[in-house]
This record gives sequence, structure tokens and C-alpha cells, in this order.
Amino acid sequence: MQIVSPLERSAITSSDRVLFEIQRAIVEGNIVAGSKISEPGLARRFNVSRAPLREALARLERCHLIERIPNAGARVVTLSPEGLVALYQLREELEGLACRLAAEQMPDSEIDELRQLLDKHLETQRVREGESYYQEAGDLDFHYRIILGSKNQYLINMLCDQLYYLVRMYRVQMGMNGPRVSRAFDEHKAIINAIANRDGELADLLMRRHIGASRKNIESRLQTEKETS
Amino acid sequence: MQIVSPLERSAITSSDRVLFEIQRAIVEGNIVAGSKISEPGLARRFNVSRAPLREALARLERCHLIERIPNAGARVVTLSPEGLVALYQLREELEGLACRLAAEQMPDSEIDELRQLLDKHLETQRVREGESYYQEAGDLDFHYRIILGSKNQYLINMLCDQLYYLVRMYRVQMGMNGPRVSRAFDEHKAIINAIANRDGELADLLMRRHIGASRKNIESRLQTEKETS
DNA sequence: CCTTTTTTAATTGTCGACAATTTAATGAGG
DNA sequence: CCTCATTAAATTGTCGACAATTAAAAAAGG
Repeated sequence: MQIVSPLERSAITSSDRVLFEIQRAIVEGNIVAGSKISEPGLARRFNVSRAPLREALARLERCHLIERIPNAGARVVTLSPEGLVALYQLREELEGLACRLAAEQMPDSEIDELRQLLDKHLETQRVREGESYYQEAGDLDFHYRIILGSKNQYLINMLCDQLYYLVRMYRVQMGMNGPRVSRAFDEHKAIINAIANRDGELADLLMRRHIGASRKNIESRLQTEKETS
Repeated sequence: MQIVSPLERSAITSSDRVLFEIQRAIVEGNIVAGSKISEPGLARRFNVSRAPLREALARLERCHLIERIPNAGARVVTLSPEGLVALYQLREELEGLACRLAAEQMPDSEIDELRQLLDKHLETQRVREGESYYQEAGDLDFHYRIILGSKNQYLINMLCDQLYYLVRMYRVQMGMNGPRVSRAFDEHKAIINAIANRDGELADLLMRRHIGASRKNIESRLQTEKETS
């Protein structure tokens, strides 16, 4: 089960291909956070000219995975507690809104699909105890579908095509798994129930809490990491 | 009083320059909504090669001012009631959040400045009765400052560097001015008062209403335009 | 030995040309 | 006359090279 973003569906051009490869490398830490990016270096490494590479860099900047300074170059972002808080503040609002809209817009068929998917993930989760990769994939799948269910193109673009790469980066690079998994499943269930009941207000509230809990979970990791340094 | 976005501060490279020119042309309708974009054509028109032009196009896509299809080209976005609603749904959430954060984060000095600015705008408004350009500039200035006051970099980037160009495009192309102006000033006053009182919750609520009213105002214009066609 | 200036190297931004793909035009067939 | 296939034109994507700017290294001065 690959974690594939909506954008990644179709890698048409060679600029797309290199974008996805670099994106993954940054998220997974193969290109380390905070390091400087060399255009000629990356171009050689991924066997493309600088033209498509620069286009990819522009799109990486949009996801906040790199920061560019004119005439000076680009750096991979550095993860920080402040950045994490800022990111999750936004997620709470946006995904709360997504839930409210999804409660109005999602057709019953999509809701059923999402329910089935939750059950399926729960089973594979039991089998593959402790493999955080599958947990993350399942969680992302859940959130993606609700966001898409909002049918708001700007909301979808912001979350799925921009912020979620950073969310994954925070999770992956601080090894998100741990004891919160089973609780997350229950929370997901409650959210989808609220959406099925067309109770947007409740779905909104539950999603905000859900993300808030998730944030605190990562925050504690960032804290312990800080203490041991 | 030019309407200058935070990004526009410094047009370092020639790609920046052409970006701002095209951005303005699209927002003001000099490049008509829905029209196809010709890379060679624009390159000649703005006296640059296609390399910086394409970089500018990539950044225009990020503000949702154009839509690109791989190997097919780019089109200027078309304005629609659905798009407007989706855009303002997001603004309500995001600027509501901005107010809540600003109530915590803005130093008193910034709040005072904003108050003075409001008064100044009110005066120049009385003098230049009916000039919608100054109204818009004043309104944008107000919203920008609150967003910046939130100190949340992702929020700032999304609103000021991405969505606000589209907001302006909707406003400019349907001639926003009209009878809402004086009421907007009162609403602005109430919001800044709530922030000064460090009442984030109230500021949040007031901003949501303020934007909701603004949305309905534009919606009615889009409606009448539809009826006369 | 440290600071400042000059020189060098490297990197970024821009250009023009070519290759690949798509769109438009042309022609053949029904 | 319309539809489909083929060809031609135009547009997009990619490449390598040059110009401009910035960062690093070396040299001069205190």
C-alpha cells in the first residue's frame, strides 16, 4: 500500500517524476531537514536538466518543504515545535471545515466506502502489529477522503496538495506510531458516524479534537527529543 | 496608494517582475478570465524569455489565477458563484482563526497602528466619495494586518500570498463598492476592539460575520449579472 | 593573528534551440 | 455532407550554454 497523494496519480512529465522523488526523499529524511539544496547536484542525481528540476523546486516550495531565497538558493525546511503548532492550528480549522462540508456534500455511497475502508484498515492493522507505515497510510487515507468529500477545490488543494506533505514529514521523521493508534480508530469511527448522520457541527468538533490529540502526541515526541540533546 | 502584497515588496529577479505584471493584468481583467494563455505570446509581450515566464506561471497557478494542464497549456480561471462560495468559506475559517491568534499575538503597538490606520482611511474615504479603489485598498490593508498579526506563517502564506489575489479578482471584476462601505468600517472597528480586549473568541465571530456579509454582497452582484445575460 | 579587500570559484537566473506532444488543418472514404 | 484518418502547424517540455549574482578563498593591510 503506497501512500500516494491525489496529485501523484499521474506523473506525466519528467518534471513531475523528479518532483515526486524529491518530495518523498525529503519527507522520509533521505534529504535531511535543514540541508542546503544544490541544483546541479540534484539534477545529476535524478538525471534531469535544471529546467524541470527548478519547476519541481517551485512546487516543493508551495508545499513548504523547501525555502528559497532569490539568487541565494534553497534549503530543506527545519522542523520545529513552533512550526508544528502553526501547522496543526491550520489543520484543525481546515479539516473541521472539511467535515462540516462533507456532512452536507458526501453521497451515501462514499460514506459507505469510507466505513468499509476503516474496517479493512483495522483488520490489517491487527495483523501487522506495530508497523507504523500501514497505520500512517490508513490514517492519511481516512483524512484524504473526508477532505475530498468536502467538494471544496481550494480546501482540497491546500490540504492534500500542500500541507499534507509537511504533516507526513513531521510524522515520519519523529517515528509516529505508539499507543495512540487504537484510539485514533475509535475517533475515526465517531467522525464518520457524525458525517453519516449529516451532523456537520458534531463532525467538525470531533475532528478538531482528533487533530488536537494528534498534535499533542507529536509535540511530546518533539519535547523528549529536545531534552535528550 | 498602491495595493501591494507582502510578496511584491521586492521584485528581485525578472521572473518576479513579470509575475507581478501578469498578476495585476489578470486581477484587473486586462487578461480576460477564461482566456487561453500563450507562453510565446506573453513572453514577447513582457520582453522576457520563456524560462522566467514559466516560473511566473507556476506561481500564478499557486494563487489559483490560472489552471494548467500538462502538455496542453494554461487558462485564466473563470469566475463562478460556486468558486466564490468555496473561496469565502475558506476565508471565514482562516481569517476567523487569524483574529483569534491576533488577539493573543499582536502587540499593543500594532493594534494602535491599525486603529490609526482605520481612522485615516475613514477620512480619505469621506473625501474621495465613491472611489472604490481606495475603499478596496483600505479594506485589504485592514485584513492583511490582522492576518500578519496572527504570526502563523502558513496562515499568512495561504491568505496573503495565495487566496487574496483571487479575492481581489472577484471584487475588481464585479466592481465592488456600493452601499456596504460604511457598514464595513463599523465592522472593522468592532473587530479591532475585540482584538484590543484580547477577546479572541469574539473577534473570530465578528470576522466570520464580516466576511459572510461581504460574500453575500458579491453573490448578489454575480446573480444580477447572471440574470441580465 | 585578526580584519578587510580583492580575486576566484561556484551557484543561480536567463536565453535560444531542439524534441515531444497536442491541436488544427487537410484529405480520403463512406 | 459528414466522419475518420493523416498530415502539418503550433505549443509545451527539456536541454545545454552564457550572464549575473552570490558565496568562498586568497591576499593585503593593520
